[in-house]
Amino acid sequence: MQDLFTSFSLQVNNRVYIKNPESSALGRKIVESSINLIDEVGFEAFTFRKLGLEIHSNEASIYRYFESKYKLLLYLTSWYWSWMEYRIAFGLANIPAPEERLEKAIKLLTENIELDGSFEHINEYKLNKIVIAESSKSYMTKEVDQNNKEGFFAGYKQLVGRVSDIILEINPTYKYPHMLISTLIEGAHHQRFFAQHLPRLTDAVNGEDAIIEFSKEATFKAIGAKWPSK
Amino acid sequence: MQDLFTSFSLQVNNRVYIKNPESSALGRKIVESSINLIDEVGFEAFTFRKLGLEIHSNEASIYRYFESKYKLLLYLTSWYWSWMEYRIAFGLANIPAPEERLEKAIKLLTENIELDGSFEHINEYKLNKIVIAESSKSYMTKEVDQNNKEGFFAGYKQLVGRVSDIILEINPTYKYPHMLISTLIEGAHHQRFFAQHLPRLTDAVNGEDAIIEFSKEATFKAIGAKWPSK
DNA sequence: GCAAATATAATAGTAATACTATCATAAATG
DNA sequence: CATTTATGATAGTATTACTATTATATTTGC
Repeated sequence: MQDLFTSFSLQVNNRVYIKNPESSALGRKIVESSINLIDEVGFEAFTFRKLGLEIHSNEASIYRYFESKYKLLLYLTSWYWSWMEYRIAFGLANIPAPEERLEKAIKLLTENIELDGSFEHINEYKLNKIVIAESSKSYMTKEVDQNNKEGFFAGYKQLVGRVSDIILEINPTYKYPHMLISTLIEGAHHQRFFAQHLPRLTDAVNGEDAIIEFSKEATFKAIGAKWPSK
Repeated sequence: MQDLFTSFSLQVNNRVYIKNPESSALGRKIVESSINLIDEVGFEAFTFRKLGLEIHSNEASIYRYFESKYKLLLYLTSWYWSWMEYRIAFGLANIPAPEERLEKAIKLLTENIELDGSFEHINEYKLNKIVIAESSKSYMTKEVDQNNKEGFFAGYKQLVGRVSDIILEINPTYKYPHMLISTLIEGAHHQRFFAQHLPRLTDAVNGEDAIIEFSKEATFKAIGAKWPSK
C-alpha cells in the first residue's frame, strides 16, 4: 500500500487554492509547514507571515497559493477527508459482509491516527489533530452556504454517503443513516479532544480504545444489528 | 414558571467577566446586543468596536466588563448551559421514572429552542443559534487547559454529569454515559446546523422532529432500554 | 545556449483588529 | 454636597490580513 501511494496524489477541489500546492516544491513546503505550525500554535494564532518566516519564504508567495488561511484550512480538511475515503476504500475491499465492512469503517473513522508516511509532505498524525481541533472552524462560518455551493465540502459529504450506504445494506429501513454517521465522525473527534482536555466529558476505560468501542456499540445498536467482533 | 424567573438570575463563573454584566444597565445592554450582533455577523466578524457603535457606547467601556470577545463568548455559553440545567431541573421535577426523566431531558437538550422571554435581556432563540454555531470556538483553543482549570466549563460538565446519572439509574452497568450524553448534545447541535446548511449530512423526515427522534432512539438503544413514548 | 515567460523574493503600504492609556464628565452613594 | 465610581471620548500601539510594485531567480521552449 505504501508503494501504491507514493506516486499518488489525492484529489482536492481546485477552487480552494489559487495555485495547486502539489505542483511545486514551495507549494508542498507550504502545506507541510502549515500543518506543523497550526498544530503548534493553533489556527487563530497561525498567520501567513509566521508561515513565511518558518519556511524562509515570503508572505506574498504564500498568497499566490491560497487566498486566505481559511482556504488553506479548507484545503487541509478536504485533503483529510479524501485521504480517509481512500483508507476506507482500500480497507473494505474484498470484505463481502456489510456488517464487517461497517465495523471496519467505524474503526478507520474513529481510531487514533498515527503517522504512516505514505505522503512525504503530510504528517497524518498532526493533520488528524488539526481536523479534530480546527475543522469546525472551516464550516461553522457565515460563508458556509457559499462555500458549500462551490463544492468545498463534497469530499466529506461523499464519505458520509458511502458509509451510510453500508448501513442501508444492513438495515434498509433505518431512517437516519446520515445523521448517525456524521454524528459518529464528529462525536469521535470531540471525544478524542475531550479525553485530552476535558476528561469529565468522557469515560476512559483501561485496556481498550473506549472511543472505538463506544462508536461501534452505539452504531450497531442504533441500526439493530450485531457487530461481528462481539 | 415565568414569574419564578423574573427576579432570578443564573450563575456564571465570575472569572469570565471583569465586572458582572448583570450588575448594570450597560452590562445587560452589552450582553443583549452582543447576542444580536454575533447572531447577525458571526463571531469572527464580531468586534467590541462594532458592539460599542451598536449600543451607542464605547469600546473602552465594554472592555471594563469583558477582557476579550472570547471571554464574552465564554460568558454566553456558560449562561446557556446554566440555563439548560435549570430547564432540565424544572422539567424533570416530580417525574419519578428515570426512563421518563431521560426522555424529557433528551428532548430539552436537543429540541429547537424558541424565544421564551423569561430573561429580558437574553434572546434564548438567538443564543441557541450562537451556541450551535460558535460554542466550539470557546473550547477548541490553545487555552482550553488553562480555561478548564479556572472552571469555565464547569456548568457544561455538571450538566453532562447530571444526565449521565439518569442513565446510570436506568442501566448501572452502561460503560459510556458521559460519552453518550456529550456526543448527544454536540451531535444534536451539529445536526441542527447541518439541516440548515449541509442537508446531505442529515436525514430530514416530514412531520416529526427527526433530530429529537434520532437522539432518543440512539440513546435508549445504546443503553438497552425502552423509551416510554414509543 | 539564450530569450521569454513564469515563479519567487523583497519591500512597502493600507485598513482593520484587539487591545491599553489617559483624561474628562456624568451618575450614584454615603 | 463631596467623593467615589462608572462611563465617554479620544488617541495610540502592535499585529493582522491582505494588495501592489519591483527586482531577481528559475524554468521552458526554440
